[in-house]
Amino acid sequence: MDKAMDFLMRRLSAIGDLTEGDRQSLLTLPFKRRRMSRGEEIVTEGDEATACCLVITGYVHRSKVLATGKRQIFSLHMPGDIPDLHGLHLPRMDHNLVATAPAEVALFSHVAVQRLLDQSSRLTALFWRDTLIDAAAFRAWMLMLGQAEAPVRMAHLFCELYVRSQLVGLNQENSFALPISQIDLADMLGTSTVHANRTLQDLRLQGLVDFKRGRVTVLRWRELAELGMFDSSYLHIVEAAPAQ
Amino acid sequence: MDKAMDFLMRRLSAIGDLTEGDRQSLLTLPFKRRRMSRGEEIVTEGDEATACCLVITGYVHRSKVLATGKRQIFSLHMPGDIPDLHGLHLPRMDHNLVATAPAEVALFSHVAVQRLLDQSSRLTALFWRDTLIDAAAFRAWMLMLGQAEAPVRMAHLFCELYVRSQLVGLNQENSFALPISQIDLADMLGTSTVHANRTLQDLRLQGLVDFKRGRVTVLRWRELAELGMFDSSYLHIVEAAPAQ
DNA sequence: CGTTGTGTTGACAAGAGTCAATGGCAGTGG
DNA sequence: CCACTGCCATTGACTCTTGTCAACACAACG
Repeated sequence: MDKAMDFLMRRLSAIGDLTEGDRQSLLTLPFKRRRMSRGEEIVTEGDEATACCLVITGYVHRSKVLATGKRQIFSLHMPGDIPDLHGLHLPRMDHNLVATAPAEVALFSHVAVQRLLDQSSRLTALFWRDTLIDAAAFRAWMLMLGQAEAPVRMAHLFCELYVRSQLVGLNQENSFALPISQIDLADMLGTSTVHANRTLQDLRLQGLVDFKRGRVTVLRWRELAELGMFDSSYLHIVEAAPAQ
Repeated sequence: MDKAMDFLMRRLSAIGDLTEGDRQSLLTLPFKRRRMSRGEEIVTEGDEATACCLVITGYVHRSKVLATGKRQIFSLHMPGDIPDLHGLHLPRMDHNLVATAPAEVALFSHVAVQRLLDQSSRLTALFWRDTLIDAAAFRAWMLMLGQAEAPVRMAHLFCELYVRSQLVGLNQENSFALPISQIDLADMLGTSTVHANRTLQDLRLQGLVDFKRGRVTVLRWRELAELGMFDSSYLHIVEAAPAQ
């Protein structure tokens, strides 16, 4: 559980000021641990959420499925993220929360969180801010979905994940774990799997980045970021910007 | 100013409980009125926002422009909306806020709003909820951008605007004002203007909806909603669902 | 009454989806 | 240890949606 809280603290202090007092209050929050297998749904569209979920290990994503069966993945969440914090004030889930890879999560009851926030307007502001950054990432991604072609979108996605993963200290050298299938990748990019595969090969061929056996290796950060038109400011990180 | 507040109250009570006390507190908020001409920027990407903006009349949108010059419009805002409430905890703007059509807005200083919210956890929750619904609309739209073809997206967009416009009482019969160009429309849909034009003609030909001279007329709601795979639940409206 | 932005059209090119087949790899069970 | 199974990655061929370019029509406006 210390690991869980460690990631959370790291993320929260990356996006705002976190006092020692705040840390202490957060540590008093009771939670339940839960282990998820790949593809397992944490919350489903239409559910009434009563707890929110902190990712401890693994990956979790949010998605929605169209009547045609087509699925869009909105966001991918890594340790330290609370992907469904919005459930606090939007208890009826309008999308699914799914374990993309085997994952471990901590569940905090809304009641307990709300009690904590009621006592600290600082923490309220910080948590609110977290949900706002979430929305900012959506905007950045909408821009990509609407206006950029597949290779640009893929480059942008890898850049974002690289930066966020580095933020919580999960990068190794110039690579990070991304234990997802190309099918998942395609559903993030909004392309068919075939096209995602070809786009990936294209990026490989250009020597910008590779993605194999659940690991992304960034070979040329600068060019990748340029191709992906990546500007990390939408992540609203307060710390020094990560570089390579 | 009563008109401004009237729209705001109507919207807030549509998405949550608004007590008489809350209404009274909101009415104490000081604000500045500002008249915007079409295309005028209220806030620009990179700006430090110190006030938030309530739409009184007209239309306002949020957008971001890619290095290639391509623009994506994320959302369109009508009277009663506060499109940049997120600025309260995310003061560095990561996108533009622009008057789509001649508009009148009320500007509330963040300081005053924050002071009000500090005194009422009810209002804090409601405003937070408002920003969360904003994000929910982004998700719904990402699903469209990523997974649906142009006619579906267009139908969906018209459905959303119809419902929201009805919510604040701006509909006339089966139509509502949408004083925007097909260029703007295309930039919302993430298509070229040419394609948007053809898609529109397609919907016209099918007799589902028309959009001419700044006005959308819904001819067959049921079929339009079906084509657009529209399900209003992402708007998180508490009132009875609008129908036709 | 021309200027300007917008809507509309046709012809063509390019990006992306679909279908179908193949190959690889890991896990399972005999 | 090996066949079997199932999921995933990869490829080719083909179709379809969408973008681009360019021209023209139209309406609002000074």
